[in-house]
Amino acid sequence: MSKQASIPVTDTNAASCCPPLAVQALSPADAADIAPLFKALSDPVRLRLMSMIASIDEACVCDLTGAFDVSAPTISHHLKVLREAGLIVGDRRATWVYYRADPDALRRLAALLQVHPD
Amino acid sequence: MSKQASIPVTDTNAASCCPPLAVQALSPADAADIAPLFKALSDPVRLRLMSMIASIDEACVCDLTGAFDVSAPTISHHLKVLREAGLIVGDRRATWVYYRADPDALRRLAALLQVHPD
DNA sequence: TTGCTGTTTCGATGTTTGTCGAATCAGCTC
DNA sequence: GAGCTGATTCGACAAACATCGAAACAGCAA
Repeated sequence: MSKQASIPVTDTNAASCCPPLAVQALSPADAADIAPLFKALSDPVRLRLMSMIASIDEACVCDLTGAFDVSAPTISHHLKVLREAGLIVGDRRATWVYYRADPDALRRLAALLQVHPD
Repeated sequence: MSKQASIPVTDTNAASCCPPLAVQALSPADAADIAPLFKALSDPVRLRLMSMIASIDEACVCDLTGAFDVSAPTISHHLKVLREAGLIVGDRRATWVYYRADPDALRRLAALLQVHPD
């Protein structure tokens, strides 16, 4: 707890890492770290879940489930994928679970895809 | 005023469509259109291919193949996925094929993920 | 034409993934 | 406690996917 001033180092964490794709090629390791984030957004149900959560402060699973044609376990599975990718965080309050987007995770991905306006 | 003066141009096209995720939730149809773009970037090999192509004007397949531990047919397959997603375009010149990134496709994706700086 | 090289397509294969119903867990209210 | 509702985990299964080697294609050069 004393040494705080020094380097943030490791940063094994995904996608805070790199200059935009269009600026510098990714290392194999960075690509392996970041790909799961895109994979999390690569399913239509998950992508829409992500947008529903990100576009409001907080989304109750109870509201999300009804918006899709898939079962509640499936929604729960997709939320878990988004959660494990670090794109959303969940919070149980009483009977209900609320999800919230991590704006920084989205921002990092957006930055990665940025292209100078040319 | 539902009728715009002129045609809003079908825009069946992917991802030129929507406000950022964090602004408005995607429709099921839009999510289905856009998810394939993220899926194209969801494999580590493809993501790195994309970055190698986007970070230089033009990339020769002959140079790309050697940078990975997978076979030439596999690289070709991944390039096809990126191409069919509209992220890159290929151009055969003599014996060699060169790929080039579509900056607009990247920009649209980046815009979709954008979050206002808090 | 016959070769040679770079690239793509074809088939096959083992793995991953999206989905479900059933079971389980979490937390409320009788 | 018992019972109820919301959410997750478990186990199973079909579909999709990444990968390979072999074959085919494209285009040059003897």
